[in-house]
Amino acid sequence: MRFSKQREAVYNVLCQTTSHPDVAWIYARTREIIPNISIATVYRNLQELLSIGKIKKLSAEGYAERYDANVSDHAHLVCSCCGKIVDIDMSQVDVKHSIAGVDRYEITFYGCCDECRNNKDASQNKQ
Amino acid sequence: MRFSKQREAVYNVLCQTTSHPDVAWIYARTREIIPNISIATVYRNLQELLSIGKIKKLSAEGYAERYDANVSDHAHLVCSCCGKIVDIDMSQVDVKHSIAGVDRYEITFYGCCDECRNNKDASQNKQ
DNA sequence: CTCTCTGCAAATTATTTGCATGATA
DNA sequence: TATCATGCAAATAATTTGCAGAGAG
Repeated sequence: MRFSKQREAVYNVLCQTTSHPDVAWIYARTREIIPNISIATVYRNLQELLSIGKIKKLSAEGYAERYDANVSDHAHLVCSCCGKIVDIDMSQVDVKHSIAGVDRYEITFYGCCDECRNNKDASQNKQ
Repeated sequence: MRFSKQREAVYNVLCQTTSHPDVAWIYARTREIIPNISIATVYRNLQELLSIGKIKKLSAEGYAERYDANVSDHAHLVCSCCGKIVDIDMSQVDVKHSIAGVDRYEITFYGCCDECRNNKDASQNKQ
């Protein structure tokens, strides 16, 4: 694989966020760096980066496919209040199983993120 | 919501399989029952059934959205050999976590299903 | 110089919607 | 008979592909 500034731009954009963005967002941000980059190039480079393991793709039930430059082992919390996807360190999670043939797993939590819970508490205290 | 044979057919098709099919498959099978059913009706009924909780939608990284009539709490194993998605009973899984605000989680295992592992063993024994 | 990568536009594929008609309660 | 659901076709969204030319090594 050859070096191309387009591929680097796509990768850097993804590295600079923890928001697990979708293709449209990545495309918009990358255009700020390379104004004439094409959406096809963004798709192609995301596939490339995925195939060499530099990024991950993630599917959260009911949301569009999103991408993540954090390839370390971690879980996600999908916030049902604000829709955000928050990284969860595996030190907070303990999974045991007795299933043969498994080499890895993905775990996604659904609930309310810290931020939203804090906002709720704040508004309750006012009353 | 009213009774319609189209909705019943979509639901029955999904109940009669554990293969977590995608919309195209569900549509094809439903046409065997109601030959002139439209794909739009299939989509609309899947949404309906989803919203009343009679079915689940599942996203496995890199695969199209699939549907499942098994709404009980269970996990999935995505087989990296044959692509099949196999149900895993939660009695085989133990998850502990210290994350606030969580009300449920989805866990997906990746690896090789029983069937594929058996086939591998069989072909090794031959040699 | 060679071969990969790009931009563009067109082609696919997936999903949703508008609307007149048909079916259910 | 009052709605709700359907089929059809067209609209929209998401993703992929073909191809001629540009860029990397």
